[in-house]
Amino acid sequence: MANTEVNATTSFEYNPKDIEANAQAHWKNIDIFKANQDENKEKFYCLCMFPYPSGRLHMGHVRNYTIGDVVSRFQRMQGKSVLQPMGWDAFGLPAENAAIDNNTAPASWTLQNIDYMKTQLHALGFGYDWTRELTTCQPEYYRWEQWFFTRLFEKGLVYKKNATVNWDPVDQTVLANEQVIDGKGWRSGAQVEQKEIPQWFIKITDYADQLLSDLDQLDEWPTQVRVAQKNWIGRSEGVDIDFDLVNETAGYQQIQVYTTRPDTLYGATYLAIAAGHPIAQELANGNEAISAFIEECKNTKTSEAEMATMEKKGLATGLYAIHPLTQEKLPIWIANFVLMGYGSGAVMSVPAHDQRDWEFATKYKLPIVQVVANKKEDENHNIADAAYTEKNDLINSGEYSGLSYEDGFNAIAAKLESIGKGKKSVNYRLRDWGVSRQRYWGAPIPIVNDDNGNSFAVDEQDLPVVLPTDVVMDGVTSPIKSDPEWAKTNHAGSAMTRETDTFDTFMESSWYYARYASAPKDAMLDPSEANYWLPVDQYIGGIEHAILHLLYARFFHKLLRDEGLVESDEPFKRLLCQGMVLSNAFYTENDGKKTWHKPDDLTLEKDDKGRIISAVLKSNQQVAQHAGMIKMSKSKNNGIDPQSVIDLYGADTIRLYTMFAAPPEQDLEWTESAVEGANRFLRRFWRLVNEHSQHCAEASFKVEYQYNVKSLSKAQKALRFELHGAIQKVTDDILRRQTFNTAIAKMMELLNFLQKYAQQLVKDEQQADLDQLALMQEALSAMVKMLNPVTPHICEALHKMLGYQDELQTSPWPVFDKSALVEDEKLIIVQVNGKLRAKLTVSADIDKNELERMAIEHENVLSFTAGKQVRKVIVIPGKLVNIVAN
RNA sequence: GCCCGGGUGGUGAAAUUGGUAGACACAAGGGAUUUAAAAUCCCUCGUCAGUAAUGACGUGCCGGUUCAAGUCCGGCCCCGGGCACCA
Repeated sequence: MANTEVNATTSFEYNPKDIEANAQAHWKNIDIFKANQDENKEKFYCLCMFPYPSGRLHMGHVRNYTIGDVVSRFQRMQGKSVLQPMGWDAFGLPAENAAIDNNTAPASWTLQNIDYMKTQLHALGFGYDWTRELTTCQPEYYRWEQWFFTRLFEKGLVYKKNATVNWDPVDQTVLANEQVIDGKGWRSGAQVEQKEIPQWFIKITDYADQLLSDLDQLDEWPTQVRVAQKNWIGRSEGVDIDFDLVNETAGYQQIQVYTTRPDTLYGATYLAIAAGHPIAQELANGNEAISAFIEECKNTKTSEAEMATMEKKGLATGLYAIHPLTQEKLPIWIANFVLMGYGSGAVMSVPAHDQRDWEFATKYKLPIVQVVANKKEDENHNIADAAYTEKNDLINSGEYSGLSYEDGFNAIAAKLESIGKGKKSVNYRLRDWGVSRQRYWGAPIPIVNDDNGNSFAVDEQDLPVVLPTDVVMDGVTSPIKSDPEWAKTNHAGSAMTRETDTFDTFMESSWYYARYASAPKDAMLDPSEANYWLPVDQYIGGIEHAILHLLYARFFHKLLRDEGLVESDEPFKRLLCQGMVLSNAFYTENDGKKTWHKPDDLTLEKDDKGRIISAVLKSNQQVAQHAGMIKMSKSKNNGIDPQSVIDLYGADTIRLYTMFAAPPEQDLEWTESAVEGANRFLRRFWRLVNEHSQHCAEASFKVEYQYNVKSLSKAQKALRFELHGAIQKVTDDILRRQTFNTAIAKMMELLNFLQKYAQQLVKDEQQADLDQLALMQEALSAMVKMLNPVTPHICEALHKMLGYQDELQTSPWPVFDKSALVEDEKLIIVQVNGKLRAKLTVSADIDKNELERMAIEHENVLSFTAGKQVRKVIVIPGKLVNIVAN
C-alpha cells in the first residue's frame, strides 16, 4: 500500500451517474472480471440462468443477476478465482412472433435485442467475463449440440416414435400449447385436433434411477426443488400381473396390468383399460357406443389436477378376464381415468382400497371387497363412505390372510412369478424426453431419412446443419418446411431428406453452463478446462425452472460424463431460487372485460396509514380497482422498467433495494418510497466518508497510522465491538445464510452507529485526534469492502476517497477480530416465571451465585415474588436468569 | 385431489440452536433548519391504561410439552405456488 494521505478533495455530492461510469470504465480497463484458470487458487463458478433476449431487461432479471454479482464479488474478495459468465438463450417461439409483427427475421430481431440488453447489463455494473459470452442460436454453439445428439443416436439413447401434437386443420400446422387458446388455434380460430406424428425422443428414463439417487448429493439445493424432482421422476415399485382373457380378443390372450398393491389382489373386482388401449381400439370397430366413448375420452384433460377431480366414467366392454389366483371372472371396463402413457394402460381395480376405483365401482354398482384391515387395533374400517387406502394386514385373501402388508406384497408377487402370471417391476412417472419441435427458430435436428423411412445421423464432417437466417416468416409454416430444397441432401452417397423439425430449446439450456467453462473451436468441451471450473458452485435462477430445466441439465451432465467430457456427477452444487418481483396493479372493468392500467396513469388516494383506498384514471376520471401486489408482467401493465430506476437513482440504488427489500427466495414488493430509502442510505454513507476524509486531510492523517488497542476508551471499544460484530454477521449472512437483506440491515445499523459516533467527535472537538481518525478509518474501510459486492460503484469511489490505491475488487475481505467481541459487561435478562421483569448490566466474569442474588433482590423482581416462594432459579450464563416462584 | 411454501405492527420485514418479539427500512405524526421548498438533522410510533415509571394483552385459531414457545408436538382455518413442449 502506498504511503498516502486520505484524499483531500473538497466536499462534493454523491453523483451516481459519474461514479458509475467511472467505475465501469475502470473495471473494463483492468479486465478484472476475466476468469483465469489458476491452479494455485480455489475456483468459484457462479452462474445465473441466462436470459431469453426478449428486448429489455425486466426487474426479475435485475434481481437474479444482482444476487449472482453479489456472490461473485464476495467470492473474489475471498481470494478465489471466480468465473461469472453471461449469454443468451436465443432460440424460441417469441422471436418468430415478433419477427412477423415487426416484418423482420427472427435472427436479426434476436441479435438486436441482445445488443440492447447487453448495454443494460453493463449499466447495472454486473461483472461478467464477456470473452465467454455465448448465443445459442449461433452455429458455433448448436453444432456441438447436434454433434452430441448424433453421438447419442449411435449409442442408442435416442429413438423415433409417434407422439401427439396440437394440429391446426386450417393453417395445416402444429401449434405449441400456448398457441392453443380455449381449444382453438390462435391465428385461424379453428378447433385444434390431436394428431400423431413421428418425433424424436431421448431416453431420459434410462437415467431415472441415477437422477433420483443423486438427488441425495444435492444437500445445498432447496428441499422444495429436490422434492419436486423426486415426485416428477415418480419411482414406484410394484408388480406386472397378467390376466388371462376368457376369450381371445384382437389377438390378445392376456391383459397386463401394473399395480403397486399386489397385496390387494384378492380385492380386485374388475379391470379397467385406457381408451387408447389396443383392445379398446379394436373393440371400437363396429361398436358405436365404444367408439363414441373413446372419442369422448380423447378430449379429457390428463393433468393431475383434472384427473383427481373429474368425474370417473366408464363403459363395460362385455369382455371378462380370469383372476390369476381365484380364477374368478372379472369384467373389463374402459375407463376415462386410466392413462395409456403410464404402466401398460390397464389396471386391476380394487375399489375397497383405491379411491378412484371406489368412486367408479360405486357409480357403476360393481362389487367392493375388503381385503385389508388393521387387525391389531381390531378396527372395522368403514368402506361404505370411502376406500381404505392404508397399507395394513391382509384379510379375506385365502392363504395370505393374516400377513402384513410387506409379507403379503412379497408372497403374492412370488406366487404370481412361480405360476408365470406376474413379475416385480419398477415404474416411473418420468417419460422419455420428446425433443422434436415443428418450429423454425431452433437448432435443426441432425438426422437424414431415406425414402424407406430409415433414419441416419448426419456425419460429423457435415455438421453443423445450419439453420438459414435469411428467411421470410409467413406466420404459418416454418421456412425450412415450406422450402423443399432445404431438406434435400446426400448421405453415404445416396439422396436423402433432412429432418425439418428443430430441437426443444431446453436442449440448448441443458449444457450451456459447461460451454462457458470451455469452448474450444474443434470440440464440444475440453475436459482439462471444463473439469477445472465444473461443477457450478452457485447456480441462481427462478423457481419456475425447478423441474424441467434443472432435470434436463442434470441429465445432460450425466450424458456428458458418460461421453468422457466431464468428471463430476452433478452440474450444480448449490442452488438458489429467487422469488418474483411484485408491484401494485390496477384495472378497470367494462362489460366484464378487464383493462389493466399503468400505475402512472392513475391518481391514488391513500389513508393516513398509507394504504391505497382509491385509484382514478387520470384520463377520464374512471374509478379503477386495486388488484394488490402481483407479479410484474406486460399483460398486467405493472412492470417497472429498470432503466427508469437507473436513470433516476443509479445502478447501486436498484441493486441495494432489490437485495434489501426481502430475502432472496421470497417475493419482493416494489415500493417507490422504499427505493428512495435505499438511495438515502447511500447518500448518508457517501457524506460520512466524505466528512471523515476532510478531517483526515486537515490532520494530515496517513492510512498507515495505527492506534494502540490497549489504550482504547470505553466508547472506542464500543465502536470496535460494533464493527467486528458487523463483520462477523455480514460475512455469515452472505456466505452461509444467503440472507442479503439482513447483511444490509446490519450495515445500516453500523452506519447509524458510526454517524452518531462522528457527531459526538465533532461535539467533543476530537475530529483531529489521530487515534479517533484511525478507528473511524478502520470502520469505514471495512464497511466499503463489505458493501462492495452489493453496491460496487460507490464503494470503488469511496475506497479511493479513503486513500487506498489497491484494487478494491481483489482486496481481501475484512476479518473480524475476536478480541474486539469480548465484552467487559453483559446485559442479563431477568424473568419471573418466564416474563421479563428486569435487565441487569453486570461484569462479564460475575459469579453465578452473585448474579442469582442480584436478580432475586432486584426491586422489580421482588414486587412479583412478594408473597410467593422461589422454587427454582434457572441461570443461562451471560444471558438470562429465570426465577420460578409460586 | 396431491405435493411444496407461508400466516408476526399501518407496510416490507427481523428474531440463526427454544431464552428481551418487532432489529433494519418504508409510511405516518411532531419538531429544528430555510424567505419558501427540496435536502438534511432530532423525537414519537404493536394494542389498551397511565404525564411517566410501569402494568395487562399480543406472532392465524384450539390444545399440549417446557422454568421458558413466533420457534417443538397434535388438531384445525386461511393464503400463495407447482403438478409434461411459454421462455
